[in-house]
Amino acid sequence: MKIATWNVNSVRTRLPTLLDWFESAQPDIACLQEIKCQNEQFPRAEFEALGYNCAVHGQKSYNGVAILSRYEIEESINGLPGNKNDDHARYIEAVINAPKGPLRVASIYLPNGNPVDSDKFTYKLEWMQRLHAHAKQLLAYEEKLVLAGDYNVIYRDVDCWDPLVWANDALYAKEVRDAFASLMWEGLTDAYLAKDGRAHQYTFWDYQRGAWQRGHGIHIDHILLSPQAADVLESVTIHKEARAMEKPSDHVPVVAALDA
DNA sequence: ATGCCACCTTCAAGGTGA
Repeated sequence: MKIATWNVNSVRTRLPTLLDWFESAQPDIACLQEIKCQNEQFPRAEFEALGYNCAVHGQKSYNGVAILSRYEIEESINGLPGNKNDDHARYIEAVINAPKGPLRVASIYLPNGNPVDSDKFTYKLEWMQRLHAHAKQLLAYEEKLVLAGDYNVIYRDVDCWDPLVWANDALYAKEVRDAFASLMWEGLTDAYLAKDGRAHQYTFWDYQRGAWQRGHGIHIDHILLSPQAADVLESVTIHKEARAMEKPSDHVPVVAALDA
């Protein structure tokens, strides 16, 4: 069973590219971020035609997350708990009736947080604290759990080309990397680190400055697993080829294969 | 230090991303 995460940077602009990739990669479950549309604008019919059920938490213009699944979606929850004033669509969670039993999946679009001296950075840290608290609750269920998405965190120095370039950036700030580490220490396994872990294998290349052509990317999309999910993890693949497609997203899909 | 590109939207130029 293959589960993908992909920040698509507008599901409507990207639709032909997405459908091409879905037909060739054949993920069973996909967590999408930055769909940048309202629920009624989501191209549900096109994905249903490929055999996917859709759980969508959209928003006008910005953000927006979704979970697509070839298996039945038993229930879905929109929004990260803990702050009624947070109106960004950055979190959706679903319980999926996977072949070997229920699988809880979340699609996560963690705030960018730049610049670091702004309320956006405060919001990022607050959001990470809430994610931590919620993940701790979910881990207590001792279920197969997948928290996949765009974390906007450069966790290791080798997850970028040159750490000096990112020294004052909200993706690399010490508080942010510490918060990510603290989340992992609750008992989550980063699928890529568990099965591959090579340096300089990126998931995002900026449209600007010829970042793709120069090989100047960053690794910020992660698939985090509960122990029960990590036990059945088989492999992880970064679909770098998607960055060379026509009208590409600036992110590429990361796919984990699970015996689940 | 800023903009580079690509996306969004009260269709024009400013907001946002990373």
